[in-house]
Amino acid sequence: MKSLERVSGASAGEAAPFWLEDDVDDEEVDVDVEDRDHDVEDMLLGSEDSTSTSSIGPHHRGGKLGRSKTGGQSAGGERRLRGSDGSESSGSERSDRGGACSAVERSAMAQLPPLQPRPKRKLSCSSAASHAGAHPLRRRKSGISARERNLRRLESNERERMRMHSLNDAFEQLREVIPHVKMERKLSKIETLTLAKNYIMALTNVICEMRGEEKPYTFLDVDCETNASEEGAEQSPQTDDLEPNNNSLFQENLQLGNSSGITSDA
DNA sequence: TAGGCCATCTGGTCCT
DNA sequence: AGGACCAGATGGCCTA
Repeated sequence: MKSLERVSGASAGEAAPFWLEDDVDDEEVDVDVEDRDHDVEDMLLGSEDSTSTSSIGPHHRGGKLGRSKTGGQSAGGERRLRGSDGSESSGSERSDRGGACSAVERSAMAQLPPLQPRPKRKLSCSSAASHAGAHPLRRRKSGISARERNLRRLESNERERMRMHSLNDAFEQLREVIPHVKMERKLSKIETLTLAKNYIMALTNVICEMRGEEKPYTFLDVDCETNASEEGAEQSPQTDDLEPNNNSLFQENLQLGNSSGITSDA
C-alpha cells in the first residue's frame, strides 16, 4: 500500500502543493481544477479501491512532496535540527534519573486539567475520513481566494505544529517521571504510554495493599517462555522494586501490557 | 533493505 | 467563523 502510494507520489513529485504554486490565486484556474476533480471522482466513486483513486489527480497529497521541494522544512530536516541543538537530542533524553513517584510528582499530576472525555466524533462514512486527505475532491470554500486559503492553511499548519510540540513536551515530561530501565534510546511514545499505565496500576496496587484492600490489578504471565522460569512472573506487581532505574518489572509489564496480559479485577 | 518511529501536512469534524 | 482535535498520507532517519 505504502509502496503504491509512494509510486504514485513519485509520479507527482515534481508538482508543488497547490498553495505553493505560483499564481494559484487565480480563481478560474482553481474552479477548473475542481470541476475536473469532480468529474474524475464521479467516474471513480464506487470503485473498490479508493486508495488508488487518491493517487490520481493533481491534488494528491502534494504537501510532503512540495515541502521537500520548496523551501519548507522537511520532516527529517526539522528533526535533525532539533537533534543538533540538543533541545530534544536523544542523548540528553536518555533518562537515567529514575523519577520515583514523589509528592511533587503527585501534585504535578493533580495540577493537570481534568480530562474531559471528548465524545468520539462520528464519521459520516467510514471511507470519508480515511480518504479525506487523499481524495482528490477538495471542496472550495466560497468567497475565499486562493491566497487567503493559502494563508489560512499556513496558519493552521503552524498551529498544528505547536499543538504537536506541546504534545511531545507532555510525552517528555511523562518519560521523566516514569521509572524505566536505563536504555540507550529514549522511550517511544507507545512505550511511554504503556509504562505509564503499568506504573499507575502498580501504584494503585500499592495503595490498595497499604489500605489492606485487595489489589485491583493482576499482572499475568503471558510470555511463558521468558518468564515462567523466572521468579514468580505471575503475581502481583512487585511494588518493592518500584525504584528509580531499577524496574525490570516495568519492562516486563511493557510486554505484558502490549499483549493485554494485565487484567483488572476492579 | 525492511520495518519502526517520527514530524509534518492536510482536510474533515467538532466545539466555542 | 475560527480554532482545536483527529486521523490518514508521506517521506526522512535509524536500526537490526
